[in-house]
Amino acid sequence: METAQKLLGKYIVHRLPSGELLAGRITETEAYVGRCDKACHAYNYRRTERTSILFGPPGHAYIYLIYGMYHCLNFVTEPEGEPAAVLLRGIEPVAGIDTIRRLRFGDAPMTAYRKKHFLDGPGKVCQGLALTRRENGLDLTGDTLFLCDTPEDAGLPSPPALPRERLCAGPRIGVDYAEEAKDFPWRFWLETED
DNA sequence: AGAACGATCGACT
DNA sequence: GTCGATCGTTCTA
Repeated sequence: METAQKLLGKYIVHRLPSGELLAGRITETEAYVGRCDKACHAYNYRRTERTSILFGPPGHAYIYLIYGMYHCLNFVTEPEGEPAAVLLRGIEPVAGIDTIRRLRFGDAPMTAYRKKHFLDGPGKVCQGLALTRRENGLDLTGDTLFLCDTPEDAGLPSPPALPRERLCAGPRIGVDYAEEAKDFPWRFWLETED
């Protein structure tokens, strides 16, 4: 939970095989905790081939296929044996925007709707950053997929001045099956003030 | 081997 | 607001 909030405003960077950097500023996250959270794939320490990465050391990417056609990116947050992760639900593009647009929409024209909902969902984040199960398990201290406090840390141009934002919290999306855990206010996002 | 389901998205009414 | 797409993961037998 704490990690989910601390990740807001940080930058996620994916270095493509070509060397190009795709980067975004994190604006929405969700926390999942195996020990007590029925919405977590590793609830009650359920260990399967898929969830094994959640039981490993923190600082690795957990990426899985959802609904047969999208991917979700998480960061493993707790020490070995304590499965927990933060799901990346939304980012704002920072670098590689043309490539991200192509990954999202191909050659289809940009529209106001597409601009407004560019990277505001977990499946969109992975599609835009070119992340699939092939990147599952990546060590975030490596140089392929990593986090930065500022774009400059990745050698990217400095960002424009940001507006005032407040941290918001609320229930998570798409976990209505999770009984009492469906109401846990473990979704966090940044919202522009006024 | 077979079946049920899902931490979603986009098109449509 | 509703609904279908699409397939890996997981569980049951």
